[in-house]
Amino acid sequence: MPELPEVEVLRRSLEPAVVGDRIERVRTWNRSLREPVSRGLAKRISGRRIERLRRRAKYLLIDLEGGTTLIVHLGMSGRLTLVPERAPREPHEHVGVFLSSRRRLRFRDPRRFGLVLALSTDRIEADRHFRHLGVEPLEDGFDGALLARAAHGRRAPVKSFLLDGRIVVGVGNIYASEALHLAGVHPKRSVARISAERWGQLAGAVRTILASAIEQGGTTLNDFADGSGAPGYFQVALAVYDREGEPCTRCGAAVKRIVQGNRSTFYCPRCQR
DNA sequence: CGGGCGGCCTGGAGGC
DNA sequence: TGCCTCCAGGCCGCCC
Repeated sequence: MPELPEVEVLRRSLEPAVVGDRIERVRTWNRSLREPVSRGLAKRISGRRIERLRRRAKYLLIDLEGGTTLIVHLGMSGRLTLVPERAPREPHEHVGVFLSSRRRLRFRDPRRFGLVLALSTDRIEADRHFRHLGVEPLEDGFDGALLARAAHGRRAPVKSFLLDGRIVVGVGNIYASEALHLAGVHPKRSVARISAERWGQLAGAVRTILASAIEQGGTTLNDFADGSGAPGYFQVALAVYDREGEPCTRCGAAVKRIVQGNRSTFYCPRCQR
């Protein structure tokens, strides 16, 4: 699941398949996700044509005609796939969005950390889920200067800083470790002790890692799949993530695993200082 | 206020 | 085989 690249891969795979289709009805089998699925959801989106798919941070935005947007967040274990209308309900399938093309968008999420909601398209940015989100790392405006500015007056370890969605969005636990490795920065280094030049390298590394993960179809460690069910292949390119004790792909030193903020961090003790 | 931590859930992996 | 513990890619809210 799903950091920025996985959500972007999902968006790209679904968009050509569903734009122009119409939502006929919505079936909710289980409302208890991270937040309860609104009882008004079905009424709000039924009958509307799908105009466009966008992504903001790790949220998939399905813009519908009439200024409404259906929003899906995959949490840790969510999947959104396009299946035939009458495909049997799978375990942990909580919401089905039935389309006029006789297919349905199936939202499945065993751990139920995901989210399904509808908002007015023009009020998304002001909504509490989006209001505090930082910059998109693959768009203009994300660079070393921005990171350096955001780090001013802080002392957090750089790994935690990269995971803070108020600064930059979409970078989760896998890609934070990978970007730090590519930039040669130790995950525990305080953001107060990173030079302007290093911030530039780190911003570049974040972009490079995310872009190549998208090209490879995302990372499938356990169960990520795009809208058609196809897995990603970036896991074979992972330099440090989930490779404790294995040789660093650059220098051969054994990859280390530490815990920061209750999450695993992987790094190369020789390449990252 | 920044920063660290626990909690939300279920399933799979690995140890005994 | 079965039972137990630990761990998982996100995010929020509580606490100091």
